[in-house]
Amino acid sequence: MSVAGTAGAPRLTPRVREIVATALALLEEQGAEALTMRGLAERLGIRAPSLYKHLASKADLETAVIAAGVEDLAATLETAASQGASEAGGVIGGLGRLGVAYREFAAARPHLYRLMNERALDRERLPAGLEDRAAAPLVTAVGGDADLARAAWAFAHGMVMLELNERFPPGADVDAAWRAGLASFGGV
Amino acid sequence: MSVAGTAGAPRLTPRVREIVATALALLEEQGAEALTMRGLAERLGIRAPSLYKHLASKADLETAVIAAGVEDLAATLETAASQGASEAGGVIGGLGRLGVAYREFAAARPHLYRLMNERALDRERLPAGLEDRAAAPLVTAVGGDADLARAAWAFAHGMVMLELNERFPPGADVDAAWRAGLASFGGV
DNA sequence: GTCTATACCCGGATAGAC
DNA sequence: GTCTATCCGGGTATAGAC
Repeated sequence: MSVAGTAGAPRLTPRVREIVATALALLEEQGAEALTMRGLAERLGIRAPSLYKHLASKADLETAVIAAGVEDLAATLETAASQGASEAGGVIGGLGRLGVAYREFAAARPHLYRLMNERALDRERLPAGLEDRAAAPLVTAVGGDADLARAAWAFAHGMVMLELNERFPPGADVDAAWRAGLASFGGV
Repeated sequence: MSVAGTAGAPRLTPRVREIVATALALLEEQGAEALTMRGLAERLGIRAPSLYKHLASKADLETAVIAAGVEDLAATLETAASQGASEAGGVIGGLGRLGVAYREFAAARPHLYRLMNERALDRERLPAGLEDRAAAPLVTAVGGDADLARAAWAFAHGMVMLELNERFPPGADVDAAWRAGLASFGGV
């Protein structure tokens, strides 16, 4: 959706990859508050200050975790988009399938989804083209209209966050709201 | 949008009201990181521990600030909804006017909007019926369909957050995305 | 009932030795 | 690359002065 990455991700040594993978696991299992430099170090069998030999800051670590998450999300959406109309009772179109995949990703990895989306993106440290990759299936699904794609993305993101934050009142039919929104964007 | 508040807000003493108002000002002026118990106390001319004579915790303080914010938002949306078709070049419908008002609220008070929406709502400590008040104009604007209203809310919230978090790429036409989304929900 | 000083714990980060 | 020691800032419990 962006034109091009400005810089590209720094190369990661195997050790850094291991640290990032451990951080991702810690985040997904125990949430953002559990992702501390001390906790991460303990899980790696070292002391917190040692982490700073591999990463400049906690923000740096989070950026790397986010990049891994966006990779996963892009792959998930690409897979969902590539699954043709061969589904049982395939009444939903491409946009519907993408919506379901997006929602399932967030539901399965809520802490990661939050981290990925709650702050400004550090595009400098994201692999070049990754954002475009993640956005492409949606742009295709709405027929190439970038503005409409952004609106549909906002709808999905809003639904996910309102659901994660328990913003809908107890009796709300969240499935019906998803359906109503996807239908509004032409996803029937 | 909820059926009814479960408890209702606790009565606030004048001193607590003053503290909350100061916290709100601090938040809006300097952001969430600046909203510390020490910083708040300093602005009030007291020491941080003294705050705990008035409030049980920082979470308590935030809940009170959030309640004040939701009050303001509800009032803003009610005003927007009540402004009839008497506008210059009134091409946008009720939903469009609400969308604009919602977007402007968030743009004018981004730190407050974030605080209001980034975590789970503590409904127990929110004034009874306040959520319903804030939601009512939107439900009316979409013709009484609660599911569609939730979808439209999700769209607006998603747009606001993606915009605040600089999620759209540099060249994106955010106004056009708003228009496309509002049009999809029937707000033309 | 209001405020203070003191102190504890936690989390990010740095300095410098091995 | 890892350690120990250490600093800083922030939430908050405690005890007590007025």
